[in-house]
Amino acid sequence: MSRKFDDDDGPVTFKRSSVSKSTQSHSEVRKSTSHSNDGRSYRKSSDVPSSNGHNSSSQNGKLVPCAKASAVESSVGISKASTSMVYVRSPRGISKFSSFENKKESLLEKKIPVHVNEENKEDSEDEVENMPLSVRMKMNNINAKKATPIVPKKSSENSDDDIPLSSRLSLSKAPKGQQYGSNASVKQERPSTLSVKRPLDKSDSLHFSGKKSKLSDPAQSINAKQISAKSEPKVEEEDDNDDVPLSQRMNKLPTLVDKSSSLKKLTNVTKVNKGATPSFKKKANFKKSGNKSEQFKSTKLPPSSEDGQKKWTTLVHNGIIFPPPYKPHGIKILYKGKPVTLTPEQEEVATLYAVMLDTDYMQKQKFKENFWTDWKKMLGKNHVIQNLEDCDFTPIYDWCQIEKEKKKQMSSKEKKALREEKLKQEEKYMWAIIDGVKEKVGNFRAEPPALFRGRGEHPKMGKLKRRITPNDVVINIGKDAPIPECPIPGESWKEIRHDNTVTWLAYWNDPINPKLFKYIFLGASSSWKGQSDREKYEKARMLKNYIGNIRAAYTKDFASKDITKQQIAVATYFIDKLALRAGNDKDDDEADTVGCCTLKVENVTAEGNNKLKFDFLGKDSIRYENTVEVLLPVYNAILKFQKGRKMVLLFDIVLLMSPRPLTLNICFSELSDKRPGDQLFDKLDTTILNNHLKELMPNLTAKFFRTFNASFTLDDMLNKETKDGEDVKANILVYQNANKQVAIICNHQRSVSKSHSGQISKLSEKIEEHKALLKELKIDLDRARKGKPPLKGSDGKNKRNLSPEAIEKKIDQTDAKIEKMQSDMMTKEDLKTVALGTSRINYLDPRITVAWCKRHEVPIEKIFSKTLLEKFAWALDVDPDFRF
DNA sequence: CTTATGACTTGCAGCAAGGACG
DNA sequence: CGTCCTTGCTGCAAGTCATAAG
Repeated sequence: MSRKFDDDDGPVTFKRSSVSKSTQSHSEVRKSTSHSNDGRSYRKSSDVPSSNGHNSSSQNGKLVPCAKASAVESSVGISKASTSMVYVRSPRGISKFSSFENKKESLLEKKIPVHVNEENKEDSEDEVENMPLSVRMKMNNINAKKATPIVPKKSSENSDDDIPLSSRLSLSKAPKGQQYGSNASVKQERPSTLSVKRPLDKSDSLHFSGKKSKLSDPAQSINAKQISAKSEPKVEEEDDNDDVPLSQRMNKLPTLVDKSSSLKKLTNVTKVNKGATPSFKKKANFKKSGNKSEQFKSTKLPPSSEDGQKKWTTLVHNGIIFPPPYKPHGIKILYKGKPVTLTPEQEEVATLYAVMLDTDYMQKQKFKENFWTDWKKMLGKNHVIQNLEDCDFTPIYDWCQIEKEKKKQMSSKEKKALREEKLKQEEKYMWAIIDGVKEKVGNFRAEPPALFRGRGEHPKMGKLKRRITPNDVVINIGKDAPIPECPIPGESWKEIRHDNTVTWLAYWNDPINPKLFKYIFLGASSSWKGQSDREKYEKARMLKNYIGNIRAAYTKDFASKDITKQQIAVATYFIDKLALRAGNDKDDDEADTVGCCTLKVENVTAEGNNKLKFDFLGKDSIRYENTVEVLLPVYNAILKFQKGRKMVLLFDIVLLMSPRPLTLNICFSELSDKRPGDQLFDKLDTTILNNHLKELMPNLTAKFFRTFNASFTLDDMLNKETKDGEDVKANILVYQNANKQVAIICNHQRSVSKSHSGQISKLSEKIEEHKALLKELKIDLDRARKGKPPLKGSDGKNKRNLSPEAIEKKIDQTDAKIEKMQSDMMTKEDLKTVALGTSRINYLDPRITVAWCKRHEVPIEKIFSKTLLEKFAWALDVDPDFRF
């Protein structure tokens, strides 16, 4: 398990030679990706390019001293001053809503003192920064003024260092300008459909109300085919929603005046929609300038207006749908070999268990135990059934299988009819109207009863997750909207709320863990989600400008005498280099998994030569296994942290003293070595860590390192490895490979499919066949050249007499086939444990992909599926020159 | 502070629909 | 034109992080 770790550069990746799920030990059946062919994955650790190297060192020196120094030294007490400095330089931190102003806007703002910018920069200046020089120059010419103030400032910070001039120049060479549509004209309809569907901005919604149908229709009809029944038509039907008075919608304008959130929206709007009205822009600007004064607390502006956090003005939806009541089947289970009659309720739960008979959960004692506990309650004390072991659920299991089979056997017509029926029932739940804009609802179904399928060794696995009823459900909806009709007669919603500071449409408490909520949100294609997605990536991009200093800061702290600082430094290093998650503390009633801050001493092993071996269960109990070489100070620090000296509490005396009840805690404690199970970073938790990160960059938290590393790596790899003039296929391969590296960095795994090994052997069999054929062909060729007829085929039949040329051609074809099959097999094996999807959905800035596609004429549809395109609608119009 | 809540993102599994293949 | 696979999508579990409450 080699890995490389170049210290300064990018995230370390590793070979996942023995990837495995935690569960593997218990459930060898299933996913243990590990056992079969371990040692030799095709993946090479070395093919990982070190990614984000460039930004690091050069910039260190440049950082404005105050920020950096202060950050470094600051520990809580001192930090105030320093913090303020940081903020001064980058007020943006304050605002979560900074991001989307468009360039013009920021230009207008000249009046605003420089420091305001950081915020505005993001999209405007920031983007500028990342653009090729040529482009930037153009822009400068156009608006000399704006550029000037902005650029200088930024560059002083760092950005310039990030990207070597040379590379910028080279970039600038690339002729751009192709619009997206032009490359992909064929597909154009898709994007357009999408964009039509959901205007991100309010301005649009305004039109909408009036006569949107008119506007959009013509365009649509052109591509009508592809426009599925879903989006467009509906919009129109629901025009009636426009009954939201225009005036109300207009309200937004005024509200702008108030605060943050509205600003956010606006700015976004303008950016997304170039056609935004001037008035909007002005207001936004106005706003902004107000903002600066708030620097420090923008997030907690006094709720001067009711809408400090306002997310919507009008919200209309139809609530959620519930699964149909249980239909008893009457199949009896056997208890000690004898059939037992169960009540419908008992039977329902028995059935939930029966259908899991062929899962790994059956190997888990905890699962059975928890199930039994819950089921026993339903059976009652004196039931014939007294223990689970003597129950035989196979009759129900078999019945279910048969039912499944029946369903499968239905003709496609029947299936279709069934589907349509379902659709019709659900149709009304699928949409919500937010401020006049129709948006898809994400999940509008109440979760059906089930046995809880916790991952890893979850202490609650197997417990009955009882049926959710309307009485469990809280609805959030606009004050003026009709309250959704409760779909179950005789019942009613638990509560109706009108909270416009949140985006959920409904929730209920999770029956398994009542303090958790299950929310109904809008779908991923909604503008709410799109907007926050965009903000996420902008923040990650901003990290690029700070990363050098952050690295310098933690490097300096590796040797700090202040243990807390030292731990923060090392933890940050891990998060940066290994893309570890933050690692919040967990309750005892959850699976025992860890992240960076919660690593236990036994999760990291020093192996000599500055090598550390990480081995722990992370999110979803996915195992993280990686050995990396680290800097000596880090190595030493880990040795020290492992040894520990943690405080052990011996006594705790509490004195209550009168006059004023004063509580005094006197602790008697001693130092002792850490033991397995103890925290490696005993002085840390995610709050401390994130607070520290915020001193280094406004609003920075641990998870952004993952986003940053992932997107940076993709951008970097794509631009290094894409060759000009390659065909689409080759380009896609490049993309896949980059995607794969990201997935490896993030440790995104999947279980090996059951049929994997079978498929591989089938493939290799085929390859052998073709090889044999090849041999034969070669002989034939030889003979043909000598004028002899071909030998009989392996099947004994005579073959046609072919010309040498024809045979040669055949040989070439066969060769190609073999090659393709071999490479297919390689990739298949290679990717068998790697999940590419997660990073594509959550970590890779879609603008990188879109821009790359435009530059290399790869149809975006080859990379993003339909839903992904919808989700990333906000990114589709990105400039081809976009770099992360 | 520290803990509890609340809201929202991330992540894997499983299934169903669609596509490749014989 | 059925079977075998793959792929995309959905479901819901499990994280992160901000903030309220104690």
